[in-house]
Amino acid sequence: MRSDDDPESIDGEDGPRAADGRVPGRRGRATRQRLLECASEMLRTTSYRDLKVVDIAREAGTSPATFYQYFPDVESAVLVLADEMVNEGVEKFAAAAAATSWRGKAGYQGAVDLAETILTFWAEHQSVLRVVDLATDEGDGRFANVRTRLLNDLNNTLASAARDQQVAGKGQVGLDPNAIAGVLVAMLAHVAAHRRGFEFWGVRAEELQATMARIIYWSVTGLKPPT
Amino acid sequence: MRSDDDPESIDGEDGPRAADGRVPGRRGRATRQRLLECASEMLRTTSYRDLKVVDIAREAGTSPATFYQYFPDVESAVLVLADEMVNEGVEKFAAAAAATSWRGKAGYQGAVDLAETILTFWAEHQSVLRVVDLATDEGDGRFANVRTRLLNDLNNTLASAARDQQVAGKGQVGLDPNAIAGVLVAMLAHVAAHRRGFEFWGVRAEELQATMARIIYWSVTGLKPPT
DNA sequence: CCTCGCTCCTGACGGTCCGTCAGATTCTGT
DNA sequence: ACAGAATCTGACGGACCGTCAGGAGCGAGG
Repeated sequence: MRSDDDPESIDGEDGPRAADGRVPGRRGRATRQRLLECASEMLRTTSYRDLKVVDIAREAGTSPATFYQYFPDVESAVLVLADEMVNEGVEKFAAAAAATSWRGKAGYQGAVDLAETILTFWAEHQSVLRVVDLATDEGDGRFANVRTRLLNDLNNTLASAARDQQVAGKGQVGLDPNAIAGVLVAMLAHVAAHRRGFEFWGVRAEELQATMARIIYWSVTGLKPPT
Repeated sequence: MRSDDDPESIDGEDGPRAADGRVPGRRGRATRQRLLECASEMLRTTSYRDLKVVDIAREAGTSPATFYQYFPDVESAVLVLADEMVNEGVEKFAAAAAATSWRGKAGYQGAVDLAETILTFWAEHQSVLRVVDLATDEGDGRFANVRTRLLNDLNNTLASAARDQQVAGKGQVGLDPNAIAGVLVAMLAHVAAHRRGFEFWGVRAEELQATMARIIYWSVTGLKPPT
């Protein structure tokens, strides 16, 4: 289900390895990290399609060949960035979603906080997340896995909340809790990703947040949010 | 192999022009169309990042130089595909969204139909839509414009429905109708785009559709959907 | 201090794709 | 058949890819 939580082993399976199979030392890891940071930086200003190995290497003050010592291609480097992002996200989402009782004003406030957490996180990692979304849609299992890991806990938390409410006779009767959670998470993710687009319709972030909070609260509890 | 049927004007805006500024004749337009079809076809099986001019040209049985006679780059060709998709989508969405009274069972059924229309449309044009989403996120105004045109009518229809309900004292009091519509559209779009991902949580398309229909109905009317 | 051995980096190369010509080829009208 | 326009393509310089063999940095032990 999950891999080791060793912060050093970023490459998921066998730890960080260079192209020739050896385990990098201090200097090597520093170079690798520098490449990752430059890649992340360039992804913010360059379109994914135009993100070239040469540019990343030049930006990091090294040669293209060095890049290939640590990553088989650009995609893989982005995958590592995505992986780091996930670790951060899982933690934040857990804190935001688990602390909600779903009762009365406090429950509604929890929904508001959750919406805000997601909006903020997406804004911070927008550039990586859009690549994750694209690659996932294109059928890349590695990125799909990243996406799943990021949203799984949040999804489960919302699903069991919805299920609890159903058992108590309060929630959305006749709907699959997993479907409810999935749709809510999708809503949060997509609104967060396209927040800029909403400005075209003159919609502000606060209004988005309030709207989503209401929908979340109602979808989970079946109750009109307290005003 | 070749489709010689003479379609009406292909480019909606300023007419289809070749690289040197002249207006293509029959043969030219046929070639252009063939390139578009091959590009569309390849986008279904190749990742956007690896979609090369050479491959499209070879697939279309012509040379790379010919491609550049009709499109400045791959991106522009995809933009034309996106444009064609929009024309189809606007029509379908208008039909699905405008025919709803939002009253009683028929109103709820309208929400169900809307969800189904979106899910189907996204499934059909998935490969183009994910590029539109990416390019939009990356700040490409041309693609953002495409996205806006696709969703604008749908958005306005939902927004005015929400506003009408508010005026009648029924809807979501205190929320911006545009925000409601935008969030609902975002939900539809993202769930449609990631329908496959939901299978991970064992959620079926029908359940998604029902869940979204309920959320739409409640968000617009403020009423619990009739069972 | 030198040298050995390991780690890390890079110049250089064959290959693919880009984007652009000038010129060859195919159509169209007469 | 022939001129002239429309359309296509071979070929080229340049950019980027991905991979070597070998050079440069660095620590330990003599």
